[in-house]
Amino acid sequence: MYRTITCGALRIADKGKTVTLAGWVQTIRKFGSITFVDLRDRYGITQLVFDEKETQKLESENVGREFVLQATGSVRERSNKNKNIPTGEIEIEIHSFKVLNPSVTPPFTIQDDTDGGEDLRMKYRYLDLRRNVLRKNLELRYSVTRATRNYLHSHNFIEIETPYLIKSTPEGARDFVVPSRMNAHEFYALPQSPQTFKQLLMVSGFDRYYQIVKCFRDEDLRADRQPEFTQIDCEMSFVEQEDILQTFEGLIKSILKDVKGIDLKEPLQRMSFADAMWNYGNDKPDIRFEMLVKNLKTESEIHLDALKGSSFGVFEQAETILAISVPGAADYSRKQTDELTDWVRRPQIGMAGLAYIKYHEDGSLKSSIDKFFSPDKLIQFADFCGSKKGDLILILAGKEEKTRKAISELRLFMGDRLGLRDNSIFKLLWVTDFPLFEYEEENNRWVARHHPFTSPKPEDIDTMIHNSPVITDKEHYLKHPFAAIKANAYDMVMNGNEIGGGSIRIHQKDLQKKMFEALAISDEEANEKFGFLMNAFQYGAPPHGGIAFGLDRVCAILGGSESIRDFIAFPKNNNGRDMMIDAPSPIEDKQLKELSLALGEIN
RNA sequence: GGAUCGGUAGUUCAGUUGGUUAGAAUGCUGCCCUGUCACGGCAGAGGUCGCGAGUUCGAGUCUCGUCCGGUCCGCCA
Repeated sequence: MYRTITCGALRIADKGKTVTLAGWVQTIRKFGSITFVDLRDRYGITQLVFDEKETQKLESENVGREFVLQATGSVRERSNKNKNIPTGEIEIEIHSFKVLNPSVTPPFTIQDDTDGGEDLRMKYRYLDLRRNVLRKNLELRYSVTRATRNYLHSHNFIEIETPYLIKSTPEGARDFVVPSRMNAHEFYALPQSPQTFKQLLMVSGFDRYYQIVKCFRDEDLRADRQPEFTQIDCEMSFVEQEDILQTFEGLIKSILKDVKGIDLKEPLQRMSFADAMWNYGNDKPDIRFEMLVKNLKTESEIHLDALKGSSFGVFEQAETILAISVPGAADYSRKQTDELTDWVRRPQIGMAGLAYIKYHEDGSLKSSIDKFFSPDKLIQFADFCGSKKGDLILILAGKEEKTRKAISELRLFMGDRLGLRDNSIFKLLWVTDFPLFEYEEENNRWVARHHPFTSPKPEDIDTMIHNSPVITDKEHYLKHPFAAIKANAYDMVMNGNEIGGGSIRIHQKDLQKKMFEALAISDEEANEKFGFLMNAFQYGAPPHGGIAFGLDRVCAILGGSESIRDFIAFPKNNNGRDMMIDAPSPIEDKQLKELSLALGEIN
């Protein structure tokens, strides 16, 4: 036994007890012949007091920060109490101690407000994890997975593992690939998700499956994206969309209750994809604040009469004109509106400009488009946008997709600026009725918006069966009947982040075949890639559907952070590198030879 | 594939119009200190200014290239 109690446990009631602690030296404060040492472990910090004799021993052993000590002494009340820490009323009068292991000076301070930069902390991740902040993040992650398992277990779900070495599939993200030594010139792929396996488990009759599982995607990264990430992956049989929404609404509520103590009584709001795009310009709307997008003109159709017959070329020629009304921002200075203009002009947003109307408190209007619109027209703008006196109306015009994306970004940006995106508030909703297909310009074809196993809405099945997927008029692909087909798919959105998504699957062989056809996947290819699933569907596949949640992101949002890296014990950087172990790395020629591989030129 | 910001002491950063010995804070080392908890005081060590080339009498500073890191777009559900 190295210790009788941890560093976070002792209180004034323990006065007089003899205890042995073990932990890391957080700080040393020396006063001549008396020394204070803060000893740290996972549970907290306890102050040790070394008298003259023990202080000499500390010095002779060169004890410094991050040394591992075992110390025995008696608990006594402090004369100067520290109200900031739970153990602040007591200290340990040291009788004896032992250095269990020395430490070199760490490259950054192991404190809440560390002096270490991002990359240094990544390289020494095991030291960074000693800090409270990251420790608490991992504890939060554990409480999320525990709440998940509790809930799903109590709802009759069974956790089943699926393989990591599987087969490469053409659709969706790039696969990570693993060469097979025993099957030379052949490769496994790491799963992008256990999608097909969970469907097979449904065929097998495990009608409620889940798995907290690593998924792998070889695509470029972001702060909120890792090459390997964790999903809470679920699938159910004999269910319709409504059953799934109910069940997993329950899951997220249960997580919020267990982890944050937040009791959401109301059912989650539901919003169609079309409404989300119309009102927020986004399929994952942040509903913590209003500031809805106003559609002044869409697809060259004018919705605001005041726009008719204007001499303003930009608005006349624009396919789409969208606006938001920013509450209380009418007093923005020229400099501030110029800043906003620069912001929308950045290449990432890419708008040509920004028009604004200041609706002053006194009812007067001042705008950047005064030349083209009389005051009575401007007031029509304000009315249309639902603006109140004191609002600043921001207007973007251009091509539909770009403009909608830009207004959405601008809305979020203004929400941030106005402090309307409080990360201690959690607003959830379901987004439903997604299009089944998305147009891919590059190959002039349809791709599955969700994945190829997603079922169309029953009323759209006929459209899918009786129309050719071929797109003859590229310019007006939206007019193609396939563009209107809705999917039995749903996303759960929290604070403007998609935290989960899923669908009712196709369980009929014929419909699945039709789907592959629509996606221009040949019979041969479908058979080669998904033959096992098609085969399985011949043997009585139950109607089924499911959902997967992004665990890392759920944790980050609950933890009030932008970055999922803070909630992963050993994350990778922007280039997919593990800075600590320095992976990926070259392998030896011998290994290559065993795998029958030769290295080619680097692209 | 593209845009953009950064790389100077162990660490976080400053460094003026290109100018002579590159600074601060913190950390580290030594000495002093019996009530600190961001302890305090004194002293000290610590630099290939990412790397390479160029312009110049002279480059941390300007130019080009390159490597590394951050953020974003494309990509990704």
